[in-house]
Amino acid sequence: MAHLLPPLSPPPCDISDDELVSISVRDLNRQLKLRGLNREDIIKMKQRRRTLKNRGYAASCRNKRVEQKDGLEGEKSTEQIEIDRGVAENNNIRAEIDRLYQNYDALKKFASLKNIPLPPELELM
Amino acid sequence: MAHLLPPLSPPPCDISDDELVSISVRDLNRQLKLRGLNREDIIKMKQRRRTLKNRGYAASCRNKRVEQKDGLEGEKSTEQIEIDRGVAENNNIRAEIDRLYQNYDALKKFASLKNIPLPPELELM
DNA sequence: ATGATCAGTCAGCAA
DNA sequence: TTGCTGACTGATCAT
Repeated sequence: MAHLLPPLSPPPCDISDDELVSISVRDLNRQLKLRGLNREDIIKMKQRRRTLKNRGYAASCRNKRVEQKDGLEGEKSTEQIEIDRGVAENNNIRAEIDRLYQNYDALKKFASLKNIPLPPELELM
Repeated sequence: MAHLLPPLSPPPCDISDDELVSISVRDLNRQLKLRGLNREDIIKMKQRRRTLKNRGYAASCRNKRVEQKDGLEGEKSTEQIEIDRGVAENNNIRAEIDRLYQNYDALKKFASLKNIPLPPELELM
């Protein structure tokens, strides 16, 4: 799956890509001088370094994108679960309301059966 | 902001990019033969066509990505609204339950005040 | 210089 | 062949 990396340029010296991207600019300059490269090669190495860095940036950019997508999808399903739970809770509460209405009604029927007049403020519902 | 398009290749004939991507293969072949291009130029034109097509595909691919992201974010906020509505509804229902409990309680107090024994199945709560 | 992101290019898969 | 997508590159912007 790895892209077939083009040689990028015939490497003017034997510093590996991994080294090249990771060492500091200061150390890189030291190495280049140490190996006695001419100006053109130095420019090429600098550009190769920048390109390798860019390769990494692009990779994290892509990675970030999928993470954000996964994040959104995760939050979405969390919310969906919350909704489902709310609906269920809602139904339970409604059932309890029904139960209370029935009880209240039974009490009122009991009262009228026994000919007990209820004060109007208790004739609710 | 528009990317500086490289010439891609010195166009071997004067068919515009827009034409080149839109005409059918059959018509393209006709045009090429009509203008009497040699094999190399024909291959170059085919490749240029493919590249131009790819440019469009890449654009739709990116576009699709942002649309999907917008879609997810939209669904997320819709769900959030639904959750808020559910919570509000829930609170309303709970308030009604409280009201019913208080009424029920008032009825029972009324009964005990009047020394009316309630049958046990009405001694709920 | 570094890091991020966009648009374009190509490779490779799938239809 | 066509369309899509991942990886790479260079340009460009911001820090």
